[in-house]
Amino acid sequence: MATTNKRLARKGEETRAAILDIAVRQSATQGFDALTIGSLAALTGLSKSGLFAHFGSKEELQLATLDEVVRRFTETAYLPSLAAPAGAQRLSLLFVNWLLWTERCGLKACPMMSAMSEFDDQPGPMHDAVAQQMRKLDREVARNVQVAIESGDFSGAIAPDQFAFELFGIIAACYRNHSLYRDAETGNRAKAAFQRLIDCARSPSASTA
Amino acid sequence: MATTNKRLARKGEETRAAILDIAVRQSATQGFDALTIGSLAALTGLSKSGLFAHFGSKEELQLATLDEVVRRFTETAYLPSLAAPAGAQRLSLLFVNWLLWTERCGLKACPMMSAMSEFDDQPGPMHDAVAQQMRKLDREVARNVQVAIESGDFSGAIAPDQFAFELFGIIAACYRNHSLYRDAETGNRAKAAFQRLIDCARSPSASTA
DNA sequence: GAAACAATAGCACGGTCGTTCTATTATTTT
DNA sequence: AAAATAATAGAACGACCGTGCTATTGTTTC
Repeated sequence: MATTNKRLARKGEETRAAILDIAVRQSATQGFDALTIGSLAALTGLSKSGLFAHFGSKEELQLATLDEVVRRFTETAYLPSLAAPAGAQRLSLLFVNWLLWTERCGLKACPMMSAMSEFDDQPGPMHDAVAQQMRKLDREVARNVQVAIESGDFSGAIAPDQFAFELFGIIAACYRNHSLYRDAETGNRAKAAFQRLIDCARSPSASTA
Repeated sequence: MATTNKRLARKGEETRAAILDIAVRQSATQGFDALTIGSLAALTGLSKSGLFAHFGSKEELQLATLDEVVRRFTETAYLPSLAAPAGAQRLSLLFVNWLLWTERCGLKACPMMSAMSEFDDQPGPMHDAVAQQMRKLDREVARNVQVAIESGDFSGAIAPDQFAFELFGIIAACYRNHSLYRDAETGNRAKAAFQRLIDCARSPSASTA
């Protein structure tokens, strides 16, 4: 059916992908509000209207960029973690992948963190999309904690939801130290915090006396 | 010297304070980039140029707003924590004050968190100011951990800097859950996480085997 | 009350924003 | 190759942006 190669993708899908690639990179450091039609057009070499036609509105552009971010996170961090058996081992693998995924994707910051802080207090489709994705990840964490408890690896002293809450805290602190302080020790601090979390989850007695 | 009352403040300082009050409120939910001259002028009832004259540039307006945010945090969270003796007790008090200060100030979100995520990857005066303030707070935390270790309350299993790192993580996770999920359990999760942090800091053995 | 000054308003500027409309090209299909 | 269609460009719009300039008003000082 095709002349040179068998790609079904029409030409436009290629440029759309190219746009989103730049948009993802841009969103990481500048935020989603900085995804302006004009600047992206300049960066891609397209005209404003040419770029605009691919999305129909700025909000659709932001949603598409978020989708692409999630796709890359899934590909780079989540799916590889499935190599480990569900439970404590998978949690550890997911944690290190989560810490490293932006670097592996060639990003200088985490677009999901940008999206969160930009839309957490702004009702609308972007807020809902971000919240939904973060919840999905939280549930995945909690599910594995549950498995670890049932298998006896964890004692249940830390509830699954509490574990997910604290795990996110470690990641958030890590990105702050990295971006705001340019602290070289950041990775080690995150690992130490995670180790402490795991240790407390294992030992039968952990919290309030 | 004065006619009716002895305030030294010229009239302009009152309006400047009124502007900053609205600016702080605005920055909490909309971010510092949303502190536009036009919108603030509309909210205060001033003209654009009238408002502009108080600051001279948007960046100065942002810096002034950040100053005011820090002033309120200091007044609402930091200074009250000095009521407790330095060390573990002051840390606990600082923690709860830190959790509650935005609510006590009538804010619906934390402007410092907004500032952090907006400027962490954006070099300039705002980045530096935010980083400096956060570091100051981190150091204050670490200093109290050090005191707790020296007094025997803490075992030293968690280094002062590590403690500060993790404490910030708890706060960050807390604001996320509150703003993004509207989770009613958020406060309890934060308290549980802090309790676990304190427990680990007390017990002589905590981390890696 | 007059003079000096601080505080604010009004207006205009160039620039960018998101978006729409209408051409004009590329690409795909026949 | 011709016809059909997808992809892109160009120009224009109203709105808002930050920022200067020049009045004008209000407040403080003498």
